[in-house]
Amino acid sequence: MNYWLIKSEPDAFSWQEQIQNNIEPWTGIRNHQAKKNLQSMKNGDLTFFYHSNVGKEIVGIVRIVKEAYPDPTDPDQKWSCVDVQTVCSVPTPVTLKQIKAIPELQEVSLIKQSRLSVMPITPEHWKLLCNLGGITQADIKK
DNA sequence: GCCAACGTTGGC
DNA sequence: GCCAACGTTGGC
Repeated sequence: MNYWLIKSEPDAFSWQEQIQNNIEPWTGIRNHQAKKNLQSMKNGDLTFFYHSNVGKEIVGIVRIVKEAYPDPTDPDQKWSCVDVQTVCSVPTPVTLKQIKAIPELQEVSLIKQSRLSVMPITPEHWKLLCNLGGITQADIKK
């Protein structure tokens, strides 16, 4: 089981839309490192859903339900996408400001590589972030 | 293969 | 709106 974080600008695709759609193809990734991360995702992996630009906070958790396949929005089919399914909302969204204030979280890619839109999260960081957000084991087990 | 110019992302 | 941090493009 691996953990990840994906970013979305709420103006383009928000958490509310993710909840409504339930299962959503995560398309449009056009960065090699992000693509590599997409291709490392396995069915069942859990992923934080982060609102960039507006909000700047972790607002939800989704699960990988379809592993990497060619992005249908790419005419050349050389980029990849995955399908994600809504798992739960984060009761108290974890803001970037909070994350930056916690010494243990200075190594997360969200801070170190601010432009990367798909990134791995270590199990330790995952637990810490879940605690901050008020997520319990029961919330992510279904 | 180097590097300047330009474009994009995302925080502030 | 500005700017830092990247990524990409194209001339040489």
